[in-house]
Amino acid sequence: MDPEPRREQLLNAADRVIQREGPGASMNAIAAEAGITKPILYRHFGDRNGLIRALTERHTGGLLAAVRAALAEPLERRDRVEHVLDTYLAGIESRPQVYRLLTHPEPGDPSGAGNALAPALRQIAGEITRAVAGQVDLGADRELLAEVWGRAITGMVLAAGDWWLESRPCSRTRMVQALADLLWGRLAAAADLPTAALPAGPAPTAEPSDRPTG
Amino acid sequence: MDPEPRREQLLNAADRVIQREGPGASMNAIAAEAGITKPILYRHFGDRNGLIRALTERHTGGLLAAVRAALAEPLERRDRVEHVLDTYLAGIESRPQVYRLLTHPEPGDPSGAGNALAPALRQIAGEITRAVAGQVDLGADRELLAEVWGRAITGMVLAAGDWWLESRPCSRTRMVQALADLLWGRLAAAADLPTAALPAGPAPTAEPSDRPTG
DNA sequence: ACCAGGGTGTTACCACCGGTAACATCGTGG
DNA sequence: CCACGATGTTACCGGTGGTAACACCCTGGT
Repeated sequence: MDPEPRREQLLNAADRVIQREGPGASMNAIAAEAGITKPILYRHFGDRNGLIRALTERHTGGLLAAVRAALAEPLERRDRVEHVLDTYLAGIESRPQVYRLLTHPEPGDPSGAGNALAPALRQIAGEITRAVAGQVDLGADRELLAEVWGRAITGMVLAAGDWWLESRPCSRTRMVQALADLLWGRLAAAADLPTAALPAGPAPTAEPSDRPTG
Repeated sequence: MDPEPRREQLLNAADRVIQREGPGASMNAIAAEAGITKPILYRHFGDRNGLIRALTERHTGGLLAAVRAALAEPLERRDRVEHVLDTYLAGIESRPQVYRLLTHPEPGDPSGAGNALAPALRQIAGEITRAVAGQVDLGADRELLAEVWGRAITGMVLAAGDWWLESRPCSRTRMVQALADLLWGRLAAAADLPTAALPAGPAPTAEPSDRPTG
């Protein structure tokens, strides 16, 4: 039946040790966790990139499928967008460790696992592009806009979701609303602040000197 | 006068060899390019991360300053947003090699240079957050929205700009318009496509089966 | 009964990398 | 004249990804 049960077992071991030691875990460590030695790993996965790739595909597969399904849901547009956003955030929220090690290569990392999820991101961007181009009337620029927006929305959700997962500033629902609001032009529609006279202070590095203006 | 002219010279050498061999260039190679040997590099930069960091700061400094200045420009909101977008895209367009090696760690990379520009991104996100919170009236959710949007817009422009730089699908001006349109809610405002009856085909991997529905 | 073959496992090794210690050299200034 | 700091070197260490060569066991065909 199962053509490669050992492979799954090895991936499980790799998963464990990487979650414990970070993405920079050595092949030796992974092999040891699996109770074996290096050459077997290389027989199964070719090289380190192959292992990381297999691991990443296993982890991103579910999320990708979920997002794809959410994109096809027959809802009103705003509801569908919120549904997709919520699906993505719920996906990364359910396995924060996995997500973190996939996105943040960690200092002292010998081989970048960060770009390992680049294919998954490209796929999500492609899904969004296809959905937009197939469902929204954008005039002559249809194809270009859909492609740009596919990448843009993917990157936007990636960055915002990343920050949200790390600092947890609000509930998932509020986060979904904030992102959907941005996409819905709330930044453009909002009024100017009355106290717009302040001359944009220098603010050298990252010290947030936010005073509530009295 | 110049307290460290040699350091600049070493950075130039590192720049050259990294542009030639990719971000995975070894310290030996960099030292050789500079006509010296490893220990001197370590005396100047501490360790490899220090070198990469110095290099990254040198490269991102100008772009960061330009974006900051663009954000403070006294323009109408849409114009200001377009100005910031154009500034960023012009920045990465002017040095595509540098940008590429900073963002794409390249396969076979021993040390991730990709996250080296993470600080710069955080700074840009902070600038946007501060600008939004200080200039736009967003009601009670002001602070949260500004923070979310700062990250979201940064990630959006990063991803879209990255793709634009690689595939050059259109002029910079059109790209700016496409992104500003997205931020201005054009996705939300556009009408549904009349042929919305097709049941969202599976499209397994990345094969774009875009038929013009002729 | 025998042996061919494939999966699983091992030890021992290589080239190379980041990083460090110890030593040599040169120019300058008290 | 010598102390000193910057600049430079060779030689080395531990560890990493990756490979070669060899050993074991279990199945199955003849």
